[in-house]
Amino acid sequence: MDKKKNASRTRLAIMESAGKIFAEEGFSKATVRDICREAGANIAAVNYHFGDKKGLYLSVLKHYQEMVFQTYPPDFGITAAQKPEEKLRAYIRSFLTRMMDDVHPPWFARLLAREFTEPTWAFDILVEGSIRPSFQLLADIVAAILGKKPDDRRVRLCSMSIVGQCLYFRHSNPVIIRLFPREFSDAGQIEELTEHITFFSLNGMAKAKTKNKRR
Amino acid sequence: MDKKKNASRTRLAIMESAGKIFAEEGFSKATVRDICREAGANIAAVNYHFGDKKGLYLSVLKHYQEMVFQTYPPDFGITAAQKPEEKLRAYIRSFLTRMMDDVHPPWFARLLAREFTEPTWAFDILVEGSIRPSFQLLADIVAAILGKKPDDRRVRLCSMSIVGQCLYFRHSNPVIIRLFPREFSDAGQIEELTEHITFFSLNGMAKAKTKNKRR
DNA sequence: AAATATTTCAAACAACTGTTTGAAACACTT
DNA sequence: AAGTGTTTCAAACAGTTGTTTGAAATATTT
Repeated sequence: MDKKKNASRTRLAIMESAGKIFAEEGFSKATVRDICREAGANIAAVNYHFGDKKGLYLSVLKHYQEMVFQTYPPDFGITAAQKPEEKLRAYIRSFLTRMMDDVHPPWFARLLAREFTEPTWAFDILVEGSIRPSFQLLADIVAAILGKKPDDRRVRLCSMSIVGQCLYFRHSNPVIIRLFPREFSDAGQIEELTEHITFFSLNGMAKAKTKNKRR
Repeated sequence: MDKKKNASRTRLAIMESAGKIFAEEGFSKATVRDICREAGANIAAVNYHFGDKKGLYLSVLKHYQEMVFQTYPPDFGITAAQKPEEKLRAYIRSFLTRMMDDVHPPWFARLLAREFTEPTWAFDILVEGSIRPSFQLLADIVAAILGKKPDDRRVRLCSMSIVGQCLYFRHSNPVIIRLFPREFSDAGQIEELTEHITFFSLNGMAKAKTKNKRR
């Protein structure tokens, strides 16, 4: 019944092409015919190996999420010996790298971004498997910087501000390349972005330890 | 030939339901049958009044963009007499309001968010009509705060950091409600978000006037 | 009121979708 | 080599999609 352990050649080929096409087109626009053609497999192969289209999507999601999680764990490049400020810089660099660089597989970040704004029924898997652990780690770092607990509201707001900055360059890429056709085209500027976001955010949190009373 | 000026009853009804359904489902998943049913019109009405599905989408986009632009211009709530810091606060509040509150039409922000991450062929219209003017205004405010020119690279980076924070709460709403089921559910906290992002960003730019030399 | 133009409608069309089918090809064990 | 289970394949199926059609209904002009 359960074919999870079966790793036939066509099964793997389908998962590869499926991941790529799902990321490019989205779940509904991607067709099993395109996927099978690119995999060099018959049209019926998807239903035979994965039950149906949803089963294929789910298998792809779980498999490559695990793969990415192993090669790029949330605490990638972060050591216990670092000061919180350095941890934050490492976190941001890792975050940006995972999103924009040629991480394996190169299309996983795009598929994740797609689920971010337009979640399918499989979104919870990504939240629990990838997003929550990553966000939790950031919350811990921010909490250490602010001298508060990880579940403090201000910690969460600041964490969101940091994540929001990082995501902007991936999610809003279509906007950026139109607003500034040349300036932010290449992805080879992760270091500059890392420095900017780290600097911006550390300053942003600097005086936030005290209550923000205004008016 | 050109039916732009024709404002028959069914034509308007179709544009209304189309905008709503396009925003909910996206261009490709939205069906003309659903649109026409909700508009109380025949299936052939779309092709008769707008040529084809693309023509309908284009008409909806242009029409409601103009409407939103008139009721909520980019400089909404901003006066020349304000200090740059107050302008930034007004800009952020206006931005958040436009995205999360019940602006008319209430689905326009969602349609815009959809084009943001998954642009269709009509995206350039939104960039030039809505996004670029809005971003330009922000760049002017940030430039005034930093004491640089609007096309300075740091000004652009900081502007992106600000926009990124604002967009996070709209684009990543599916994530937020899963990570913190109760805490950030309601949209009735625009004031708190405005204060947080303004405070965070003003601090983030505070010392950025001087060159960011590190290491 | 007649004539003309515009709009609506039910029905059908052609293309595409995910899925199923049953036989053929293959792999492996006995 | 025969037998068994697994995998591939071309073909077809049932459903949905955007679009077209030609006649009927309505509105406008003469």
